[in-house]
Amino acid sequence: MMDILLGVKCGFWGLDAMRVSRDAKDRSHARIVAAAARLVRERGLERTSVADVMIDAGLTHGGFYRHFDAKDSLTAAALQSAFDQIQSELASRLETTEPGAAVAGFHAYYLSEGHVRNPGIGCPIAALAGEVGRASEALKTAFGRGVNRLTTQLAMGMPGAESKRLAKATRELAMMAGAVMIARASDPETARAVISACRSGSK
Amino acid sequence: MMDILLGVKCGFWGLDAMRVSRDAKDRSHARIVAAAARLVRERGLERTSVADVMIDAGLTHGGFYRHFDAKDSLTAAALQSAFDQIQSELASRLETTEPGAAVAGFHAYYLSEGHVRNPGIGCPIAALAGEVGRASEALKTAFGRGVNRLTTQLAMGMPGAESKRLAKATRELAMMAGAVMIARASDPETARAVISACRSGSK
DNA sequence: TGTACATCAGTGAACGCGCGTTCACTGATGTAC
DNA sequence: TGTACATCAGTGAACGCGCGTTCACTGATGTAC
Repeated sequence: MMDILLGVKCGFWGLDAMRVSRDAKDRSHARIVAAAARLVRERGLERTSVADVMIDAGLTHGGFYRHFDAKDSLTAAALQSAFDQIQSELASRLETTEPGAAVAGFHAYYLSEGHVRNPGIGCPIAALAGEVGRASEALKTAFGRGVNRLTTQLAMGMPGAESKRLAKATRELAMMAGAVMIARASDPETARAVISACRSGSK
Repeated sequence: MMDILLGVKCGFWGLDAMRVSRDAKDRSHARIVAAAARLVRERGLERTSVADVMIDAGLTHGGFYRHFDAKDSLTAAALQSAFDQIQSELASRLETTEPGAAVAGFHAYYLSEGHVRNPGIGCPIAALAGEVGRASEALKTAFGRGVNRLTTQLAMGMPGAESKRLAKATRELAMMAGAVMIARASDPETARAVISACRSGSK
């Protein structure tokens, strides 16, 4: 355990490179993905460099290719991780309160100033849809899977017939993601107006 | 007139550089902005290079700085141009048919496969909101202005009280833009499902 | 109208920079005996 | 349990490339006379 920490932290201590245990590699891997999932949502896919991610994970850029064959693979993992995060955000609401309140709470979070201002811990759709639209098919597939899972989960907290619920959840998610993207891309006044209009929407 | 064309086309004819009339400069400027407005929506802000825009406009990259002081200024002009295009798209509908049909037609265009597949001539919100969210305040101001103008115009074609109409138009636009962004970022099957769900939305 | 000359739109080479990726190297790990 | 050695996670220098921007230059434009 102590060895692992020492191994992991060697970069911080100015020691020379050294091999590290399998546990430590797994921990490194998790830190790289977590750093990427946050940075990618904050800065975008192209402005997030491999070197920045590695530094954020407490490592140096050279070691990156012991974990991923290319930047695109990291991006796919980061996307998956980001979708997992927002899904568990909604899932925990659905587990602890009744469906209607859970969806309302998720809705309130999504269309909040906090979400608009903190993309790094927010929804990957609002943060990355634009860039993924110009990325590889592999990334689009991962993105589509995330969208489907999130929509399905959102539909679970809605009243009405099965098929109607899914369509309604899809429209709801499209509106929320669109609103947050527009708010982030606009001056503060417009941002507030858009979020406010969408938040109060009866739909 | 002939001189202007010759001046403009000198690049094509392999002639050396030469000065060009004021009209020709204005035409060059317009072609640069038009090229940027299209390329930026197709490839995104960062993947659109100054050199590519200039080549698309029939020029070489060196002359760019006779027209703009930096790439960001071109981006602002391209954004403005793209918003102008979609606004006149909606405006001409509002001029030729009754408001309800005009809005319905715009809605149908926005949530069409054609729009999803041709971002270069489509809505700048769906194409660029993500990247503008990480761009300069100047770009966000230009973007917010475009959003406000488009929303106002969309509200003009809607029934109901003034304030209600604006909020409803805002939600409508957010949903449509969100749907197109998600569709472009997803696998074809998910894309179709999202567009279909949003298109048939009663709202 | 004609002539001499300053202007400046456009060219193409060059710059500095950041990025993704590669590579030789290090030394603890973990295995074979 | 102890020892010798192959493995490989991580380091940091180096690579090639594309990009935004700069610059010396060219020659038609448009003006002053």
